[in-house]
Amino acid sequence: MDTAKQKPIRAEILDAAADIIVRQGYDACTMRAVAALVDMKAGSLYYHFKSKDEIVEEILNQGIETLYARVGEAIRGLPQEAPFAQRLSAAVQVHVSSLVGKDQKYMHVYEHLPLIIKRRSRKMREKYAQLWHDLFADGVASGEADAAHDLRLLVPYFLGGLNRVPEWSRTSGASSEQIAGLAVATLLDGIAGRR
Amino acid sequence: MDTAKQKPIRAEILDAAADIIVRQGYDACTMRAVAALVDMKAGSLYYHFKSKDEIVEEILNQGIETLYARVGEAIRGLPQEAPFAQRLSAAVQVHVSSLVGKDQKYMHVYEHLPLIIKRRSRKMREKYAQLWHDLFADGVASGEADAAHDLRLLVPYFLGGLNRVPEWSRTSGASSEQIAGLAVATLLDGIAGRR
Amino acid sequence: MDTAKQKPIRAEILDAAADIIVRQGYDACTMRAVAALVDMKAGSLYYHFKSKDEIVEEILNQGIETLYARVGEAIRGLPQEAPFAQRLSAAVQVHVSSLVGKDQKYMHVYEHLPLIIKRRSRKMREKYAQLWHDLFADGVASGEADAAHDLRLLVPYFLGGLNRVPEWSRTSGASSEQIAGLAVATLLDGIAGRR
Amino acid sequence: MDTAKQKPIRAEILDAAADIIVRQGYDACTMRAVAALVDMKAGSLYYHFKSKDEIVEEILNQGIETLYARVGEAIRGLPQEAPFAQRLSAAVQVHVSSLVGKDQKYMHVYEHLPLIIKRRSRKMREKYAQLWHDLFADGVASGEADAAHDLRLLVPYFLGGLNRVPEWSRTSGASSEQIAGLAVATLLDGIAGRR
DNA sequence: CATGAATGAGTGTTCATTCAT
DNA sequence: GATGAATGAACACTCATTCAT
Repeated sequence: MDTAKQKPIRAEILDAAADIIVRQGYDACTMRAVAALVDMKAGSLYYHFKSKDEIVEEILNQGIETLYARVGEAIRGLPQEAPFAQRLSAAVQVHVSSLVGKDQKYMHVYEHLPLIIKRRSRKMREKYAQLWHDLFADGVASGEADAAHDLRLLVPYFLGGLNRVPEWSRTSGASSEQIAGLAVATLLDGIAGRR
Repeated sequence: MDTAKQKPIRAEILDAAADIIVRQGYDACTMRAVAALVDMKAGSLYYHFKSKDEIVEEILNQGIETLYARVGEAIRGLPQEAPFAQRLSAAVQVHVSSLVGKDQKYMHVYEHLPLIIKRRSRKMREKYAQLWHDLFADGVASGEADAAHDLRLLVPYFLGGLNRVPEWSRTSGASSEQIAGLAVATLLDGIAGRR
Repeated sequence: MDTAKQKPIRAEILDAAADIIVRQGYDACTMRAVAALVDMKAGSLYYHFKSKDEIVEEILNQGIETLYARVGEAIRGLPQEAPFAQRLSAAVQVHVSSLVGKDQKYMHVYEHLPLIIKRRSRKMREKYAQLWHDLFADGVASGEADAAHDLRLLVPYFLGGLNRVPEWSRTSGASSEQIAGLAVATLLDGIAGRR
Repeated sequence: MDTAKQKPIRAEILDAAADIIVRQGYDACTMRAVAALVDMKAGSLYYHFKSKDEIVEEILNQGIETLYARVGEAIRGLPQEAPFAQRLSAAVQVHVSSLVGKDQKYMHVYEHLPLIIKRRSRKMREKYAQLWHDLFADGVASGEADAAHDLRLLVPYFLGGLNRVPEWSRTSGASSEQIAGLAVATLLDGIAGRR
């Protein structure tokens, strides 16, 4: 629904870089490769960014920040008295669809980065984890979630599973709704057979 | 069953490389760095390996192969009629402790590698996933696991969560038993509050 | 005789460039740096100068030309029959104080330039050397200076020493009068002890 | 008189670099240019030196250290009671001929370096200046040199003039003996005409 | 007059790899 | 088996310069 087709150049560069990282890995994301994708020469990128690091960092932040904003909105968009299951479901739905959504490659970038670079976005990621932690804590407080589990373990464990999604969603051909449904159902009720 | 303490040189090289990758990242793992760790010069490594890639690939495979063997053994080591919950628990226990165990650095290597290299170990990893798939399928067949879930989604989702473990086990300070327990419990029974 | 405080832009640019060269060295003197100092963008400088070289060359020439003019004036300002020692003293005084004077940065530029660029100002520098040569030749002609020395050697040797002045005047803390005095005294009478 | 024509490669590289600096200036002394002169590719230089800086620094030190050693020897080689004029003459002679000597390009390098780099060899240069300072101080102590001059000014002034020598010795065509003679004579007795 | 944006040639440096010895 | 020495291709980055607007 955008009127202007042409994005600002900064955004185009970020897009190109994210694209390469997600499709070919961080090592393939050289300044020359990025430049080629936006029809430039490598040196020209430095007019728009101070360094390669600045590019990666911005992609990284833009990714989680968007995710943080979206999931937060999804939760707050529900009525005050919405049950835990519904809140969880909404959050998972948004998280997964953001990860799988086509043009949301910014969110996939993280998993392809060398550890040394990942560490840089730790703060923002911790903020995001806190969002989920609070969601679960509310569930426990209201008795809708089992208090038996240590949330400090449960939350990263659950998110960890969710984040692996893009890696295999492509090959399995599942929709984001299916994936979100599976995650919520197994998390809430487990998979033990009911006789 | 080796008599001497000294490992064959090939193994020493693999060890050194794995060490560097896990501790300093893939980018720091140059042939010179590896050579230095085994008291050689870079060029000499080529007498033992055809290329750097061969080294990394071997580390990679050795990691999952060991994991595959161990988990397989753990399952087969149980009595034929052992209940699903017990088989699952045993498998998870071994998987997690292998990932967290200190000297099992070979298994940590994967998370540090660039995309292009990761892709190379796909075949072996699929074989490993199949092991788990079969475990779950048995559970479904015996009615001990809920047939409602598509195993093609469930298995990678579950393993995905498990594999994220080393990333946060260090900061949370949880033991591998705690982690395995949490994973099995939530998977089987969910976290929904029982009123 | 300018009415306003604001120098013409060309002069401002030269000033900025000279400033950077003297304070941070020639390598730091990029078009961007110069532009920043005069509140412009690099490209805009090309409206005022054809190239970076033109800027540097102009600074260079302006430096020696000023020196040439000043020393020439100082000599011609003396009465026709002024003794050689006095003429020499006046010339040295002006030369040294120009080099050491705080706002005379244009004269310091030379010592920071790369060989290739230095070579370009040779002509102007030879003209300046000629000024000194003539001064000495007059001294010889009148018998006030020893005819034994080849002026083709003596003049550059003497000027060479004088030009090194700024390099150590800062650390020695000597005034330009002291320095000029020393130079004239040793040149005229030598340092051999008189018993 | 050397038996082996082939110098060690390190020395060859230093030679090449010094050559370029002296003939074309520091800016022209790129790793690629140096490499070309020793029939190598730029990257290969890094097998022998850690960085470009290391090369320059070594040239710099080698230059003054040799000079320091030679001049020191020349002075100490004279009989204990040699008069000041003779000692001075010997020192100047060695200094000048070292600067002008064909294969002594290492000593010319200094004058072509950007100030920032020059500063690095300050310590060694101060040591060298001290050598001269002592020589003059001895002369003053014995009454052979005029005590009226501040040696802290005189020594750098004199050396400064001497160092400018190579710049014009080529064009003037004077021999190093002539130059040294001129320097010693004017320094000792001045140029004032004797009536 | 000035700028935003780009270019092309070049910089120092790194690294997997090769190979004669 | 191992090394010293070299290579070639790449990398991130810089800078003088150009030019349409």
